[in-house]
Amino acid sequence: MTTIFDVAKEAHVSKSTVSRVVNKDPAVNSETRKAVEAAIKKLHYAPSYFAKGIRTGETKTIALLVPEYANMFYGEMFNGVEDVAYPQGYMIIVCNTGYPVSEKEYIEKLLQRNIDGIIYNTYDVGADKAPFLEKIGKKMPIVLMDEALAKQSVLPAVYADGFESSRKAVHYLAETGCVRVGYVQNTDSISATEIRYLGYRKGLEECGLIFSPDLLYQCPMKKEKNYIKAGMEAGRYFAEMKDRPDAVMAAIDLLAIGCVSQLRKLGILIPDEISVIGYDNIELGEVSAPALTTISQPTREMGRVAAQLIIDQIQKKTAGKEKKTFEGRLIIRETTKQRL
Amino acid sequence: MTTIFDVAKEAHVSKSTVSRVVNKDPAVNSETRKAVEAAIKKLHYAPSYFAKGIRTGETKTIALLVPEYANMFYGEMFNGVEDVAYPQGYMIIVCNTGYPVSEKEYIEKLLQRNIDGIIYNTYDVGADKAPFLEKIGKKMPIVLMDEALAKQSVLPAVYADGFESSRKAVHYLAETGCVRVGYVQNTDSISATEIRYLGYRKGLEECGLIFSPDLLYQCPMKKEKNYIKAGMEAGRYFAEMKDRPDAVMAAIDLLAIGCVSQLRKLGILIPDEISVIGYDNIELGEVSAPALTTISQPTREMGRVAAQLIIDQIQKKTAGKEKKTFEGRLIIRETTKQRL
DNA sequence: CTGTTAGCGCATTCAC
DNA sequence: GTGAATGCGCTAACAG
Repeated sequence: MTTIFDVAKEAHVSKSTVSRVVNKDPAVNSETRKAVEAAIKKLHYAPSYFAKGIRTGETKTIALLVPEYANMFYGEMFNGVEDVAYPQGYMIIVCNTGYPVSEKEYIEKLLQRNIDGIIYNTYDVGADKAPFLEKIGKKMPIVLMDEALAKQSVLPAVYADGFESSRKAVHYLAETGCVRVGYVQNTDSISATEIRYLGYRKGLEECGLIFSPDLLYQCPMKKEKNYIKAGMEAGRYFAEMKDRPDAVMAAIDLLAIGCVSQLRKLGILIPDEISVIGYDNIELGEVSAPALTTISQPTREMGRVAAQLIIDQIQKKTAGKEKKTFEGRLIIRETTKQRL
Repeated sequence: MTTIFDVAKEAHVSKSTVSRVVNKDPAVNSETRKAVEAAIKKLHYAPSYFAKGIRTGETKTIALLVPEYANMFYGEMFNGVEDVAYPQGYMIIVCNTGYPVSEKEYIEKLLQRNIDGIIYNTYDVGADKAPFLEKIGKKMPIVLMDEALAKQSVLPAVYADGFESSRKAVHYLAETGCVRVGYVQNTDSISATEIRYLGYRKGLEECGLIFSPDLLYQCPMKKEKNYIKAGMEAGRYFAEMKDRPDAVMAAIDLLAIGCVSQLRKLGILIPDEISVIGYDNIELGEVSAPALTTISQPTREMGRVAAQLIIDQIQKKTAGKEKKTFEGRLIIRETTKQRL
């Protein structure tokens, strides 16, 4: 391995000068700089990651915590994070927060590794989560990407406003002439979807539409882990209702897709008899028949913004408190229509 | 920050002794060990990641290179890698090899970071890839997870045998009475699917089934990036053929699903008129109607094995040359049936 | 503008 | 079984 000392010898200068060149200190004679650069190239010198770290304290690494890997949503987010982190010299360690037991231990290990910052996603927003993260936030830059958590905390955050988006979707439904709007929710304490549901309730209220408990179908996700199948159960539920809704909103697209498929199987016309709106704008919704009306969030862009927020914190060492929210965009396709 | 020296002072011993305790050197009096451990706990001491690295040369980090993040397949693989890596103290840096331009640069950066090992996936298997990776392999443990690449290289590898699996699927089709078997392939140089295609050809040959170029539909993936839509095009192609196949195999499930959906839309009965087999066993195939017959590979398990292979290499410093292959498993569902 | 010096926190000899 | 000394490769004062 070639060290800074070898380069110094080769270029007939001191280690410090080499260090200055490597770190782009402008106060170096261009002659000497050239000589050093030549030596660096000749010897294929690259500064030792560790030795550098021991002095600067930086690993040039950001941890991205996600609750689930096998989910394209987080894949897209990852793309966004990398888009901005990699060009600035940061690499990403990905961590699974899906096992709540070990989450604190995981973060502990991250701290020991001198990670430069954490981008935090989760499904599990317990009451103790926010204080815990804020404590971590004192030691290390952190950006939250969960709406519910963000709203309980002063930490910087990036998220899509599921409340607003759902609220507006109800307004849209009301404008198209729907009056009884059902809701399909997955129960496994995914806070983001909880907030979407709240937005739906608010929308109902604002539009003067009634809500009754039977309009909410809660999928028993413990039992059925497959969202599409769960959605199909929901479809059956609404189809068999005595006083059927004329619209159904779902907390996520897969649920909506399952619901549509079951409803059609039972002979119910979509969107003529029941309008359906999903959430997330996954690819599948675009190609399923009829194409799903849904709410889209700019996942990749959100990843980008989160990464930049973290890097700003790292570099300015300011404890930013910014919260950036993104509005979901309603994408009207074939599962909704204007009623006459 | 608390250092080894603080602990030494607190426990009234020397730094060396603390180091020994931390590194579980058995040659330490149990009395002193207890004292040191107490001090460690009291002071919340954890060894400096950098200082340790500078001495041991290890980052306790494995890089997982994948060509695409937003793909559940790699998410599953990641789960497997983490399953075995994390308990042994390793964390994962994920890298995108999807931008071929920067791939070498990316690996270069990984080397500079003293990553302990690389698990390598790719879509792009050019002729120069194998030699390049073998050169890297001399400096750092590496495990290949690509069938085509593995077959050109002496490096250790873990992959599912797409050739064999496809070959066998053709046999199955032949046994159910199919004679004209079409194939849907995505063209964008994804080597794994190329090999699957070759297995199909071999199977055809072995079963005495004819092949003609019109039986192969190559999706123009440059134009249409959505696999399901691409599959729908394929469905249209086969439906409009004068001499329709009685079975179609697809290189990946999404293609197969699109194909089935289009075929049915055009009034063709699945599986009665045309049998369809996908590849990958994605969740969607299980719930789409009719449920897709497909080939499943143990992705997560493969991730586990790859991780263990890397760790073995790291720790024994042996340049393992093992290749572990997994057979795909044919999952017969509703898009194929016995013909009479 | 450049060289010298002094650690950063740890593992690893080598003595004792 | 334990301690003192050395150096890993680098950056950051401090001189000059």
